[in-house]
Amino acid sequence: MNLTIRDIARMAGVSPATVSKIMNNYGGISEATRQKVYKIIEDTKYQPTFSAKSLATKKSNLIGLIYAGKINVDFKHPFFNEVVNSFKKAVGALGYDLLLFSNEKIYQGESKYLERCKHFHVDGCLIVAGDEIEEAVCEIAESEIPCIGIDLKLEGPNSSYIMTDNAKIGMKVVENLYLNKVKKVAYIGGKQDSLISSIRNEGFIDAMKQFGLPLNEKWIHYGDFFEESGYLSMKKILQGNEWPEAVFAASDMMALGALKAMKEHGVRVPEDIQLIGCDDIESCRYSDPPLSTVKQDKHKLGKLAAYMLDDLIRGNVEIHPVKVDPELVIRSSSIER
Amino acid sequence: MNLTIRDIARMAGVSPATVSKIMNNYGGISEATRQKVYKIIEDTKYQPTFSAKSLATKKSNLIGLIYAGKINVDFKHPFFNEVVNSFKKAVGALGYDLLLFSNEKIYQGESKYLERCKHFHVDGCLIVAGDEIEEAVCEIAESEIPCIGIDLKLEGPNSSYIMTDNAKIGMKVVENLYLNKVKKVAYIGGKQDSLISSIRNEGFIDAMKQFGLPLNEKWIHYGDFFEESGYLSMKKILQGNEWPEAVFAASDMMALGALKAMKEHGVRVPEDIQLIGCDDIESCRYSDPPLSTVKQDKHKLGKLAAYMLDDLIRGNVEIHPVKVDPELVIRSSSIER
DNA sequence: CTCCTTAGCAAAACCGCTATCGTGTTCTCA
DNA sequence: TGAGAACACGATAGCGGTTTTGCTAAGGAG
Repeated sequence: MNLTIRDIARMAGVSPATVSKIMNNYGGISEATRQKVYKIIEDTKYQPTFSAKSLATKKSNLIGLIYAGKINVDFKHPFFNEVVNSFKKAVGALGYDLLLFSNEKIYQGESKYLERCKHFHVDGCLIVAGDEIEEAVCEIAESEIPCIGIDLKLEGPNSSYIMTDNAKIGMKVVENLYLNKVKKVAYIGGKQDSLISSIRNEGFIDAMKQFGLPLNEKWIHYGDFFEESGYLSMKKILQGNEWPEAVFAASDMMALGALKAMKEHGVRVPEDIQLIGCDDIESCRYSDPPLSTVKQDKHKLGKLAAYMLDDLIRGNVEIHPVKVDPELVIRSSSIER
Repeated sequence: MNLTIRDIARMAGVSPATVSKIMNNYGGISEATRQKVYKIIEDTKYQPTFSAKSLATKKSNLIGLIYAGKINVDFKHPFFNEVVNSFKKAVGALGYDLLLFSNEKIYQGESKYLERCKHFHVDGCLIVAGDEIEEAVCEIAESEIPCIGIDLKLEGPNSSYIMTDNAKIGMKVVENLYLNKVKKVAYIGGKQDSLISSIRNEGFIDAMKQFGLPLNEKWIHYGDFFEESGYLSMKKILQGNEWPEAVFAASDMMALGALKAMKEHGVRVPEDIQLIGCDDIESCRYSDPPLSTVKQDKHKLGKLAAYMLDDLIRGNVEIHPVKVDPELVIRSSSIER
């Protein structure tokens, strides 16, 4: 069996309370006994038992990780993965481990996130969401448990959120195209009912208006962020009697689908039509030609989320929602004059 | 504050012990009181506190997830991600949650995995590894804690492992090429010092020998599984005075790199040279042409790992290492006559 | 009708750690 | 020199479960 605090205390000839105080840097301990006990702790590599400590303190140094929404947002998602990865690193450096809630049982109505957070005494939660969020997620945001949401508006007494400034994305793209003298631009957006994509849609429309560029209805289509929908939208655009000079898709997946359609039609990219995607997922670099895109700074998003959550947990700061600037990445599917 | 088992007991007019027995299906309880208590549990949505239960039972229903190896094997890895995702689902259905150990050095010293496993009372561990494994990983495999390794030979009293039958991969490819009358095949393998890639390398060599195909030294190169190395290897191959009819790369990333080199040389794929990769990562489908590859059944790997680990935890089965068959997926970068 | 078995439950110790509070020792200073 | 303050540390009562032990009453056998 493992050593307990009592064993350490006995070895050092002090009380368990003293050992506890030393391990938690409480003070009120003489330097001499401190040294003595510390040596034993190091020699024996003693580590306090998590569950006992957690039971006594009601803290856990654990952060719950929730992939919410009914869509398949999990380990396979190229964008959220990178964000969570960066979050994991940052939060690890702060001394937390991550608890991954399996969302299997939840759909069978068995266990709510909030209950399980309390059950585990998690110190805080990171909530990653694709589309609509379930009731169970609201429940936890409204509780006292500190939460940070990524790509969803999470509001509550101890909650906040962070996302890319999606409204700026359209402007970045349109501005770049405008500077390169292209004015006829088509748009493939995401579902209107999703928060992120509706913000992107508006951003694009606004930017076009701001530069006084024409909004041709035949060139505006809405998909579902996945490849197939981009492919189908592009088909329709190409069937029209006039082609745009450039296409901007609100997700890289859709852009990749559009690219496929263009190739089937013998369209040369970027000579005949330029193409710009959004998100900067891995596959952008392997397409032919490599896809220009608007990059979301996933690393920064994750790290910021970590620090914000830590502040929330420590309770020493009032946290406001944060928006991170997107960045245009020009590869070969668009032209930089 | 949350309800405790004592609160439930008081409400039901029984002792805490009785409530505990009912919650854990112990028997020795009359149907009448059972019903009575159960109703209260349901009404109040009572959930026992994890840390208290864990402290008393020394169990946790938690599975530790360790991304080992010094290379960047984490959320960003396209192959392991899918495996872990499938694992997560299967294990969630079995009632476990996942504890993600951050591999940062969080506690003052370098914290060992084993210590932390004990600290959290994890029931078992899934260890995912890229290349070399650290000492700390061996330590935990040699302990009593049940462990399943993926893509690494994990041996110990309560440990086992699972991986694709990498030795068969070469045979699948060479056989297919042979049936399509291509005999001159080049190979881009992985590092010799990595377990997985050395198995793949041998498998390829053996298969070539078995079909009596020539092994041209100029057509055999070794990279590091990443894109750049595939690109460079292919360059060398194309600089030779004779070209192969097909190239087989031991990872999709390298195949994608090779594809880039071929395009730069104006090589038509698959008309001039066929190309086959390995792993079936997402990007295969978006390359031009889409990449033929040898698919690892990531879903099966993850699910099997979950069931094996569960068996190991329950202690009712002796678990032997498992190898999962790879499967050839023909897309457009190779020809099926 | 008595004795013994057994089912059904309560009491209490315990898991390992923290936190409050009290006691004994030393230090300070009038 | 003695009183009070400051300091170091120990004793102990939880935290919220589980589990062993043992008591009580009902049921069955003789």
